[in-house]
Amino acid sequence: MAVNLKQLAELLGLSQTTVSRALNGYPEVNAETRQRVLQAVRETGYRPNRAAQRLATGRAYSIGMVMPIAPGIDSDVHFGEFLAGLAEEAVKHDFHFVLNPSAPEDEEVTFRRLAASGNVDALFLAYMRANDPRIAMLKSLSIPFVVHGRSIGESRDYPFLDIDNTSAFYDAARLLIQLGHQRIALINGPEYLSFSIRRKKGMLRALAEHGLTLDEALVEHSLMTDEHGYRSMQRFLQHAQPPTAVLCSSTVLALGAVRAINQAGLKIGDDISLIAHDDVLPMLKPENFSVPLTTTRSSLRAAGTRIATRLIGGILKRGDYPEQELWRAELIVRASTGPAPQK
Amino acid sequence: MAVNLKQLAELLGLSQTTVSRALNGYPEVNAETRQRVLQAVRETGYRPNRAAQRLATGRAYSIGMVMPIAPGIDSDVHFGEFLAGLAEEAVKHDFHFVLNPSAPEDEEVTFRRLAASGNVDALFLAYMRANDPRIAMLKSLSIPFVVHGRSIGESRDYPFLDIDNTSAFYDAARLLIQLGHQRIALINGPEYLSFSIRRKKGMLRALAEHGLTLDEALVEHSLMTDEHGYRSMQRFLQHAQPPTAVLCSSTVLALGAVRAINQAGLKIGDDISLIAHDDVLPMLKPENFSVPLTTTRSSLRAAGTRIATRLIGGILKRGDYPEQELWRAELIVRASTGPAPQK
DNA sequence: ACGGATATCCAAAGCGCTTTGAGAGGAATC
DNA sequence: GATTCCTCTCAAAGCGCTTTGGATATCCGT
Repeated sequence: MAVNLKQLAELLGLSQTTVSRALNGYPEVNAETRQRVLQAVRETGYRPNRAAQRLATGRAYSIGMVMPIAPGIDSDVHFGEFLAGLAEEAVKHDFHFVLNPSAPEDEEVTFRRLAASGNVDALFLAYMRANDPRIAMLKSLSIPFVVHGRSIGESRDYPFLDIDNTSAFYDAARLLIQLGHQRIALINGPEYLSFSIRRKKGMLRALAEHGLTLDEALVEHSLMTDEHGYRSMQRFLQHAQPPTAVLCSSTVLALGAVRAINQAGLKIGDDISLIAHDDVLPMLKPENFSVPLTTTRSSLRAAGTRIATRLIGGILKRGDYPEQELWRAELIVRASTGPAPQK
Repeated sequence: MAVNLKQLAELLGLSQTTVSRALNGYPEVNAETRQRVLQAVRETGYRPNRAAQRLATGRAYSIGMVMPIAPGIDSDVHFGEFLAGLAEEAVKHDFHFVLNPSAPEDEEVTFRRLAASGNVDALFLAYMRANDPRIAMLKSLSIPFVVHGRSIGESRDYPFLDIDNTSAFYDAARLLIQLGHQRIALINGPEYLSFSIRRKKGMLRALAEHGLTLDEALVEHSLMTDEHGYRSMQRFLQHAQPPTAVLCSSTVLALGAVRAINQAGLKIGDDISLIAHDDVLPMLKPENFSVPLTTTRSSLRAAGTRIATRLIGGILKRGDYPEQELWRAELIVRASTGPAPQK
């Protein structure tokens, strides 16, 4: 049923060499011949055999992933969403995954083994921390990689895709301040992750510019679950001087926070304002909250897709992608933000 | 650095054929010779080139997975845990994954494409529903597969690994009845999934055997999140005749349920008893609850590992695994169950 | 002592692709 | 008209493994 190169070449009355070159975009083949080849491919449904390509080129056509088995990571909604984006793109190019579950303490060994195995052409790294040692390690491994996120305090010369977390939360905080809010709380992700650090930093900068400070009693760091959002918000509301506005690092956290606010009988956007970061999880849309949420938006799935594109493009030496990308999150105002209540 | 078969054969003064046979367990090789070969492998660190094996054997050495992109599935804690088990085993045998994200409506096409691509040797299927049409489809595709879970109402002649959900919840309910409980509630997983159906059935059977019935107002079906556990429990407690015991389909649900119970000022194991199904999620151990939970236990990760083993064993034609396995969950009694309160 | 098993091993032919090194033909140069 | 230079194409050599179809040597009974 399935034709191979040889048959295709015979069919066309050309040599395998020429057909192969035509397909792989080499210059030394007549434009007209190339068209004939492409036409024949369409008609026969020819698909090159990946195993043969792997063997001939020495490329693995697959990307490696160390899947962290640690609380609050693999189990995370956000992980699935990102992975979906990554896989969606990979499958288009017929790339495989090598998923390598690993406890944090074994990660280095796992990475080394993966790189040495020859089973992957590139690696991907996420959940960046400040001074993340994995970056230096990967550099020393001489295998291409792309980082999702950025470290802090490390040299900047490594390929990454990150969103501008600092600006996102700077913008969000500034909006709240402009609306007259003075006591603003923060429900953030885990303290050691770099995105959390940057978001807090952005918020601090906005406050400082207006002569305000952040009350550490109004800051919570945790896994980004509904549960934690709920508890954190409850704690804030029990404070002697509760905040009039909150920033949440995820719509999942916001879900819990909203619940606590409602339970306390407060009105969102009125008694208390809320801005959440929106990773565009299809199952949790900020516009569908009973009071639609003001958000800083950046699609996690799109980031996955983009990283796959860059990784694969790099391997195939197609296209030319920037080594470092910093996506700006959009600040989208909906009904959950309003002027600070007058006392 | 890395040696190949040819070099290894030269080193040993044997032919490639013999070395290959020695490694792949063929009978026509002297036991002593085989030992020499294995020794040399150990010394040189020889690893067969997978790409070459793929090409020579026509096997893909990889397993395909359709990753559902639907609310409450991929995003689930349980998914990550299962996948970790699967991947852990796969990586040992140097197997790859082809992850294929797909919306439910495109699943059939995705499966067909995957099977036809020759990129996978076997498929894996989960999230079974009653009368699940995917089973008949996969059978028609003539590619090996293993189902995690079982359908209901379908013919039984397909390979699966499931836990005995009916018995698990039968046992749990019976224990509660023996403790004097008469009004028992159920916080279950999504209504359309077969494990939910079976768990409910098991519970019903135990009740019926003791002349009891299930009040449908005491049954909730939902995604297995903390949030839903909380809400469901709250609803039950507001009932005119609240239950004296609850069954939860997951420790994640139980987390929320416990919160609601505490909030209502009730004592677990005293005012109200609780039994949860425990998938052995490392981040959420029933023994660490403030009142340790009585559970029906069966490790999800172990199931993933086992399915990978069967899948890979089947592909390599090694070992002989049962086509159908039904694991019995253990009923482990801890402090969350006690005699029904006397009124 | 001889034909025929039996036990071990080997040479060589693929698997389906990429890529090197060269050749054929025509256009451009002198 | 001879020489050089492109442009386009091809034959053939791998990539590293598995597997077919012998070959060789050993051992058996008769």
